[in-house]
Amino acid sequence: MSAVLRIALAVPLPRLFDYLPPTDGTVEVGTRVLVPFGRRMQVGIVVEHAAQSSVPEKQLKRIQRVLDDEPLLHGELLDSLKWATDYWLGTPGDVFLNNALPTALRQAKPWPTLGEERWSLSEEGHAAQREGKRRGRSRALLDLLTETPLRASELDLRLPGWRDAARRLQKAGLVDSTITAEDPPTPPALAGPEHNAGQREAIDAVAGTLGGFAPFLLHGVTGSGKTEVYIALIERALAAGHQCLLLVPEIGLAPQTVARLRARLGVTVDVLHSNLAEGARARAWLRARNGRARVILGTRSAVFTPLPEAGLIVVDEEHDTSYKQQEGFRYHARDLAVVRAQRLGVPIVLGSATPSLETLANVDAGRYQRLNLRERTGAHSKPPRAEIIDVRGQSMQHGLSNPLLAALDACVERGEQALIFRNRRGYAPLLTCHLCGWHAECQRCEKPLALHHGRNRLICHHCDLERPVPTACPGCGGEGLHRQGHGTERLEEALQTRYADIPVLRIDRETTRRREAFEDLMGPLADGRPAILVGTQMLAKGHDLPNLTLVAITSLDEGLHSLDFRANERLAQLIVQVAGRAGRAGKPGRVLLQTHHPEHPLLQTLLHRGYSATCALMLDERRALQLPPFAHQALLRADATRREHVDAFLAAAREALPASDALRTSGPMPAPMPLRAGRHRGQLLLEADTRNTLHAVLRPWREALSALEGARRVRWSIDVDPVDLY
DNA sequence: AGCACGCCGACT
DNA sequence: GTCGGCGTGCTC
Repeated sequence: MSAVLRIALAVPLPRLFDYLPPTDGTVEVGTRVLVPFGRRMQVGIVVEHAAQSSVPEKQLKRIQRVLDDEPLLHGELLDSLKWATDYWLGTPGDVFLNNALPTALRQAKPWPTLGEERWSLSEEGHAAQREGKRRGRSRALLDLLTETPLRASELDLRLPGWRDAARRLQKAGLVDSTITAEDPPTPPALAGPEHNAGQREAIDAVAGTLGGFAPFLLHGVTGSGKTEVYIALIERALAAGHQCLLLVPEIGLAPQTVARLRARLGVTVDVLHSNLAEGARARAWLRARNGRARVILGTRSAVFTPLPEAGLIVVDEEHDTSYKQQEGFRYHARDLAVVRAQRLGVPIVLGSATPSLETLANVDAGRYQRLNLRERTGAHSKPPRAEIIDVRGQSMQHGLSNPLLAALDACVERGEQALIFRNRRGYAPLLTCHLCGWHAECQRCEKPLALHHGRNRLICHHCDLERPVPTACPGCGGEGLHRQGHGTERLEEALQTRYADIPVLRIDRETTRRREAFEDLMGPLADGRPAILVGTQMLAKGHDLPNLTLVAITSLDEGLHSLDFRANERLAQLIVQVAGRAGRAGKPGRVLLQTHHPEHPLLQTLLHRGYSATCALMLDERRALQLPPFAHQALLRADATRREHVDAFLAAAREALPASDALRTSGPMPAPMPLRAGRHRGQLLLEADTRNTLHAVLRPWREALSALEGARRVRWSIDVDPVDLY
C-alpha cells in the first residue's frame, strides 16, 4: 500500500489524478510537478496526499520531475482554492492551473527572474530622439527616456499605452529593457485630507479588528471619501507588517488609481490584472508570494494572489458584476475574497455607493457589520437633484425630449459639461423598409442588425457578424430603406450639429477599442472645458469630471421591464452611480431620467426615499418570491447547432435530478437569446432554500450529466449563483 | 483539452 | 488503392 499524490491537471475533467511520488521521497502539497499523462507530459499541481488510490496500483504512473524547490501555493490559498472548486463546481485543472496561476507559471520552466523591466535608449535611440522623426507615443517614449531610463511601472503612469511603442522601438534597436532586482525608490507618502467623523468611525471600526476575521460593508455615497478610508486602513496594516489586497472592477483600474495609491502610501503598489503582459503578471504574483509586494491592486483574477502576510482585503464597488467570471470556472471574486479573509484571519471591507442586495442581506442577518459614510467631502458638497422626465406624448428630437434639450442648452451656456447615456451602440438599432416591412436581421441570431454609419456596416451586437449596407431594399428592391431609432453614433452626430462650438465625445465599445482609448478620450476633459459626453453604461464609472453638472439617461424603460429579477437592482445602481457623477466643486448637479413610466414605484422610492429604502423594498420582494439572496440558484446552460440536441439533453438532465421537495426547478426553457451565432441555447434553473440542499444535489448531478448519452452533442455548464439569468 | 482509433468519401 | 473527414473513447 503506497502513498499517492493527488494532482490537478489542465484537463476539463472534474477530478484529480493519482500519481506515485518520486522514488527518492515525497512532494509537498502546492508544488508543481511534471507528469506523464496519456501519451504526453503535463504540468500539474500536487493538491493532496492520500494513503491509497482508488485506481488499480499497476495503472499508477510515477511523477517524472518536481518543478519547484518549495511549494508554489501555500496552505491557505490551496485550501481556499479547494473550497472554490467545490463551491462553483470548477474542475481542478481550471481552478488550480488556468485561473490560480499566471500563464508563465503553467509551463515547465523555472520561475521568471523577479524585478522589473527597466527601459533605456540605445545610441541609435538617442540619435533618433534628436532627429525627432517619430510620432505619437513612440516619440513621447523616446523623449521620456532621453533623460533617464525608466521602469515599466513608471512608464505605466507617465505614458499610458507605451508598450506597443516600446515593442516597435525595441525591434528597431532604439530602446531596450533589462530586469532590475531592487524595488523602485518611492517618494515619501503625501498627507491626505483631514478625515471627517464618518471616515474616522469607519477607520477605527475596521482597524480595531486587524489581526482577525471581520467582514464590513462600507456604504458611502459617491464623493464621501471611501478611498481615503481604504488608504488609512492600508497604512495601518502596512505599519503592522502586513500585506494588503485591493480588488477593483475591470474599469476601475485606471492609472490614476495606481498613482494616487502610490503617492499617498509611499510604497510600491503591485498591479495584477488579466491584461498585464505575462512576464509582468508572473513577477507580480511571485512578489506577492514571497512577501516582497506589500500592496496588491487588481481586478477579478487578483483574488488568487498569494498573501503569506495578509493583513487586510478590500473589495471596491463590491456590487459590480464584473467580479463574477462568466465562462469556464464561474467564480465570484468578491465571495472568494470573503472566504479567503476568513481563512487568513483578516478583516475585509466591501465598499460601494450602491451595495448589492446580497451584501445588504448579510448585513441584515448580522453577518457583516455596516459602516456608513453619509457626508460628501468638501469638493462634493452638494448632492445632485434627480428629476423624472415623462416622455409620454412629448415630441422628441433624436430620442431627446424638449426639457432635456433645454437643460443641455443651459448647461452648455454656463460653460459646463454634460453626460448622456444611451444604451444602444451604433447609428440606428434598426434598418427597415417602409414600403414592404423588410428589416435587416442576423440569420445566426434572429435579431435585428444595427446600422453603423462610420464603418458603413450592418453589425450584429450579439455575434459581431458584419454585413455591407444595402442601397436598395433586399425585400422589394424599392427605395424605402429607413434608419430607425437612435444609437450613440447618431446622437453624437446630432449633438455635434446642434452644439457646433464644443466637443461632443462618444464613449462606447467602438470608440474605446484600443487599449488606452478611454484615457485618451477622457484626458482632455479633466481641465473642465465645456463638452458633451455621449455613451453607453461604460461611462457610469471612470474619471472624475469636476465641471460635469448635467447627467441624463435617455431611457430607463428597458430596466423597468426586463424579465431578469435583478434588473431593478441594476437599474437602481445605475441611476445612483450616474447621479454621483454630476455636481462637484460646489456646483449643483442635475440628473434627468427619461421614462414612459414616471409613476413606477422603483423610481418613486429611489427619488424620494433613497437607495437604502429602495433596497429594503427590493429585499422584501425577493423574500416574498423566494429569490436570491433568500434562495440559492444554479443554472444549467446548454447550446448546440441543433436545437433537438439541446432539448433532449436538458430534458434528460431534468430526469436525472433526484425527486426532492426542497428543490425547485424551472425549465427546460429557451435561453433569453434562444439562438446566438448559429447555436441554439437552452437552460434549466435549480433553486433551493439552503446552500446545502442545492450543493448536495449538484455534485452527483454533474456526474450523472456527463454520463448522459446526449452530453457530448451539446456544450454545457453549471453556473452556481448565476448573476444573469436572462 | 489533446490525442488516438476507426470507419466512410473523393483524390494523385 | 490511400488521404483525411470528425464521431467515440480515454487519460491516474
